[in-house]
Amino acid sequence: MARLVAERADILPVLAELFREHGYEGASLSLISERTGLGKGSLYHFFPGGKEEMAAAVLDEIDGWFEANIFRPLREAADPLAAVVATLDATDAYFRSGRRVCLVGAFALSDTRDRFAQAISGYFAAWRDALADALERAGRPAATDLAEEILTALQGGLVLARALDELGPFQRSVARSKHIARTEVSDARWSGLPQ
Amino acid sequence: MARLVAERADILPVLAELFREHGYEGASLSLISERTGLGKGSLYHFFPGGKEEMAAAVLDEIDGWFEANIFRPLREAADPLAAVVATLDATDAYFRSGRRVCLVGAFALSDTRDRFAQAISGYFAAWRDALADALERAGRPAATDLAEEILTALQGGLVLARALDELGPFQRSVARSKHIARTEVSDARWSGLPQ
DNA sequence: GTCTATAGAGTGATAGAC
DNA sequence: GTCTATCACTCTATAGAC
Repeated sequence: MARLVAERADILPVLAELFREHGYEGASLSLISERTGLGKGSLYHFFPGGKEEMAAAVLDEIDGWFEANIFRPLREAADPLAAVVATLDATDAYFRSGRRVCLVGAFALSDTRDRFAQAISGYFAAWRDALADALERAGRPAATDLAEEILTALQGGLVLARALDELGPFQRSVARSKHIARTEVSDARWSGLPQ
Repeated sequence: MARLVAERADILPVLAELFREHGYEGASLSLISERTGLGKGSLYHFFPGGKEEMAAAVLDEIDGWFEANIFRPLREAADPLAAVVATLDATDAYFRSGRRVCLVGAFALSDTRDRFAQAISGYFAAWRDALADALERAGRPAATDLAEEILTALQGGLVLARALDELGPFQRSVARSKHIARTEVSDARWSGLPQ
């Protein structure tokens, strides 16, 4: 046999789902071996750095997906407001309306944060900045605060959806985010917030 | 030796901090033994159910603290709006302005969620309902949605604060929550949100 | 002696590295 | 698949308060 396909890129989605379901520590090599159908030897061939390199590769792939499907559209869209709404729909689909957790957010709350600190902060900073760029071009004041509020709502929605085992909190966060993006803020909503 | 004080209640805060810092899987018994200064014999004397019972006891203590310092004040305050603001300040202090993660939220995102599902969902449901009760008595429409938005903002703020390694996102979530609670909503902010 | 709090060697299972 | 380290956990032994 041998040479039965298998590229690094083929197993990354499986690894991502494993880390999402079981966390970094909970995704054991034997589980990974079983679910990828690859022996430990093959895994160490693809990822000489072991589990840490697997997780780093997964974070990198996630960042690549968001860059292509969320961040760049936000930065480059001719109609920035439409792009915000469209990428919120894409985000909703990506997280399966709250059934799927955000691996980067979960890593941020665990003790694996320090290990992947740069990838984690880079992901959220890029998302926030791309959102702020689109909102700014749409003429929204305090665009960075708005972007942060949207990210906060999405991540908090994922936490509550998992915690309460109902999709509502995340779905309402997505809807609220669209509303925030579309609304011309006239009251003192943003005054007095600490910087 | 022996008989050197030590009660279950004395080591719960240490256990809580360990689970917060290292997660459920990352907090090994040897680490727990080292940080509590207790041998395995003592630990299993206090917690015959082992690590799972330790985590359950920690979740229970957290729930007790929030019941006494957050949920009950929200339900029983004569001035419900002042109670919302006061408990938001207490929440800010509890999470040390974003330096400390929410153990319940972190558990909700990890694969330990299923093990402690009831404690996790109970905690968030109680918080949401107590907040909604206060907001309702303060005359706010859609009080449950408002309560959910506040919880979402707080949890999302903790995620972003940890991810970006800056306190701003959580602090702004607290400030935004106060503003949400205080504002008489006149626009169609809540219309069209999925239930 | 009984009970409670303690310590820690020793158990099998399983982890990640290679 | 083999390796060693470490995991959660068990068990025996102890000291002191009653």
